[in-house]
Amino acid sequence: MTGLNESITADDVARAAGVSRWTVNRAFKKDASISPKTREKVMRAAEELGYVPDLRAAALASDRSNLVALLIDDFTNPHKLVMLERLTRALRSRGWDTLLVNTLNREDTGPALLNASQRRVDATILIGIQFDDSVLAAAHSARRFKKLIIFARTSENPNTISIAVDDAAATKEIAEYVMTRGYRRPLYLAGPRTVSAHLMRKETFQEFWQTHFNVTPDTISVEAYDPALAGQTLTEELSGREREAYPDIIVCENDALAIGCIDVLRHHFDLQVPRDIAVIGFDDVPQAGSPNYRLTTYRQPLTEMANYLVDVLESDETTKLDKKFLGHLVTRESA
Amino acid sequence: MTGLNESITADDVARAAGVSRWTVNRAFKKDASISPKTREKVMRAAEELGYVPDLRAAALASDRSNLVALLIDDFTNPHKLVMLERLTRALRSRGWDTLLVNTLNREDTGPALLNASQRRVDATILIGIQFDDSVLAAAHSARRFKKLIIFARTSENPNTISIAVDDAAATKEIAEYVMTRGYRRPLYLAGPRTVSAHLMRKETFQEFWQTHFNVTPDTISVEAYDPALAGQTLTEELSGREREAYPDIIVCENDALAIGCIDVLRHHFDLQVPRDIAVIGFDDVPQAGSPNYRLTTYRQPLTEMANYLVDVLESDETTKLDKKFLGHLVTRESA
DNA sequence: TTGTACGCGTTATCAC
DNA sequence: GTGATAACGCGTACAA
Repeated sequence: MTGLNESITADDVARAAGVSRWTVNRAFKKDASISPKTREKVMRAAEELGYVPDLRAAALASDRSNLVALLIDDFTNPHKLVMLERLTRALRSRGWDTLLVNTLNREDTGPALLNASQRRVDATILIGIQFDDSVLAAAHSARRFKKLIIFARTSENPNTISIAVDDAAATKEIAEYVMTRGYRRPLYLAGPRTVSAHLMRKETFQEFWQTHFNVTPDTISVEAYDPALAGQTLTEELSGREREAYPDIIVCENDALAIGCIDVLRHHFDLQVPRDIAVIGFDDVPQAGSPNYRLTTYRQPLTEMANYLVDVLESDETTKLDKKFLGHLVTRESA
Repeated sequence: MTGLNESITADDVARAAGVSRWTVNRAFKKDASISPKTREKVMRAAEELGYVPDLRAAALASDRSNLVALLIDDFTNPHKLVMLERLTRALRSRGWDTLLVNTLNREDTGPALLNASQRRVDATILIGIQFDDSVLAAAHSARRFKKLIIFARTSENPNTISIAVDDAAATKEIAEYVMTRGYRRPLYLAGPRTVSAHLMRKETFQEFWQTHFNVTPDTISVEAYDPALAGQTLTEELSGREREAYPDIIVCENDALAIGCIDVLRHHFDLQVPRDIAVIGFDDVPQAGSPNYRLTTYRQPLTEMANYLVDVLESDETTKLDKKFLGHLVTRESA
């Protein structure tokens, strides 16, 4: 019923408009040298025939696809939806298309990267991937990528471009706040060890606390950035303590964990936030602002970061493009 | 530093392996007629050179891209993240790639469709798009799509393939439940009128109630599937009522709305759910199961639906492919 | 089983 | 400003 336009090509339009095929192509290029009159004529013919340039062929011929691959593995964190929105918006409004690749599981990262390279994308963006350095190394030894961008995570790998918030500065701001507000028995709740390690948030917080109070705060880690799991982990931790040994604040590596904490604090321990125990997060997910959580958290300048990412894509440089951004603390009632 | 593999092509591999280029291609095709020995030889050479077939060229030559466009406009609803995950998982595990297109705003739907068609995708999937029928009609009159699939929404448009839950059956099940549990003063909270109209959930519920109790339940609609907005709208509605005129249950078109309702019921009106007012949703988003909401809601068989979608892609049929699925009610404590 | 024209719809580049 | 030639890397059909 709807068969693809029976392949209307530039040739057809050329014939209809009485010009050459190359003129048709020029009409569709922004800065081409072509007389307004001819262009007008061509465009009218194209319109009538329903012709639109074929981007596959264009990519093949020019070796530039205006396409980037976006690799994601963790769909449980609602923050990912926000990142997807910001990224695709920035990309698309500046003429870039996005190939979304769901990295099905740990073993699939390699194949996923390969997949992207087979589509000959202009860049591959890793967002929250549980990337081994070994995977990255493999990807690079095959020299299969024009640009490999790690978004919202710093990376020490010299072959990648990392666009992220300044975690150290952010964590210090959070620690400063915790200290200033008079909290003295923080519990740091980190994410999965392998991922968390890249963030250095936990380490920064511990260092800060050590410096100022000469004690290392308690720290536990959750196996995934999942609210339910965070709640469970926290429950186990607190169940083993006397009431007096409870922390006065739980500093979470991100909002997903923080929200899970608040839920169990209220509904399992029957405690109030922040009266009994305060909670602080990271990301400022949409939920954080709801009347239910009113979470104090740190907001990354995602839009700015996404726009910078497009700058990177459009840049000819391929190195020294790493950039760290400063966000800001959003103070609400949870801490 | 990372220049794309200097364009290793099948020719290079052919030369290295001492065979013709076409033999190289065969080696990479699943069911090709080629001797195991030759294939082995070819693959080894390919491995060494770091060759992988170029999917752009393959698509151009075969007119089959194994690529689908996924158009989304509403990123505020957390359910979208779940849908994205299920869809990309089903697609990718069966060899399909996904082009994610963020329909930036109402006016951008047309350009977004065009964009997809320029990439010559094998199908375009609309998920929660505020599609005008006029837009669809336009898209089709240009006959630019092989397959146009509406996912998780029914559509009357004969040129599209709709894969959705059976809203009427689902809503009846919900209404049945509401009635059986003894609720008698339901308030129906619908989404934006234009989108909501496609769902027919509101209408179905009203009809059911009319049939059984001879009264039409109150109904209000929210301008977007946004929890905050839902809360605001509900607040306005209830503020204009006497306490005795409050509904005993709020039936929501989806979980995003339901969650917004629970939040204001608790934190603005200081009411308890379900004791004072019960709430029921639709979708079963991850949050719905949290200790905080314990939302009674309706779960669509998303995985099954996503798999069927891939069946559709792989089918030669192009019509009569619509399918409605049955989900089930997940009863928790909110109603 | 393996090899050969030819075509897919563009872009780059040069000639006019 | 406009037309023409040669890639781009692979698939299809058919021949060997």
